[in-house]
Amino acid sequence: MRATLDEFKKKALADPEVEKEYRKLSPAYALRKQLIKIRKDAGLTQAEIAEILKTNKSNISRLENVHSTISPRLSTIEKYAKAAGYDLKINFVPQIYSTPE
Amino acid sequence: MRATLDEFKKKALADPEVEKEYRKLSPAYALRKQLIKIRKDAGLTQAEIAEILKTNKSNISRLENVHSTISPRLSTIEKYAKAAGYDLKINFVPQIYSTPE
DNA sequence: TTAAATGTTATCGTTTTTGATAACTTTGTC
DNA sequence: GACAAAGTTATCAAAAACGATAACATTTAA
Repeated sequence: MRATLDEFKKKALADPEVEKEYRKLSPAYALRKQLIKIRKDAGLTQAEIAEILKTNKSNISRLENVHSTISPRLSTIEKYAKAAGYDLKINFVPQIYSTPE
Repeated sequence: MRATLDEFKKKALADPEVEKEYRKLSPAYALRKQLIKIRKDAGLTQAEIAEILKTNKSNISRLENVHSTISPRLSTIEKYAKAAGYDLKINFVPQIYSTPE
């Protein structure tokens, strides 16, 4: 059962469309979407926020990009948020029950 | 004015007591306090949560410790939270106006 | 007050993020 | 379509986090 389900999942994710939808569910994806949102709300381009942060636009792209595999430092997110005029608020909420995967 | 104020701040922070109080205001400090709280609420010791995360208690101490200068990865915080039975929620709130420093 | 449990600190090797640069792709406007 | 602006990708070196181990300090309970 387990083996078969894992197998199914693996095959399903091989489909780019399925993979794309699946990725949207991850917390990392949600964060990147938020990053992009606050930057745009601040009326900034990647190049502009990069300049405020004294770094390069390519690094901003890497930070925001969905396909990025990095898990940024908290300080990186914090600085980025500040540059866009936001503060970071972190909360811990008790886990929701769910059927295992 | 600026120079004098900076000077005053520097001297004040030289006092361990003042420095201690000042540190409490930082976001990093707040995070560490939250980490400790959710671990204790879960009834875990540093050694126990370390085992769940397949790492060592010394690393957990470094993560939680007030004097720690590290800015952890988001994934590190996420894993730690999960081990304690919590999910991470990140929010961006518009900055509050305040008198400069 | 002693012993055990819990937490801290220091160090070092490994892994990962970050900065910088350059070339490339996509999007929007004329 | 042509051009510029905006965003992406690849690569490399530097900086920082992380894992592991060991010794030390603090707290708790008997």
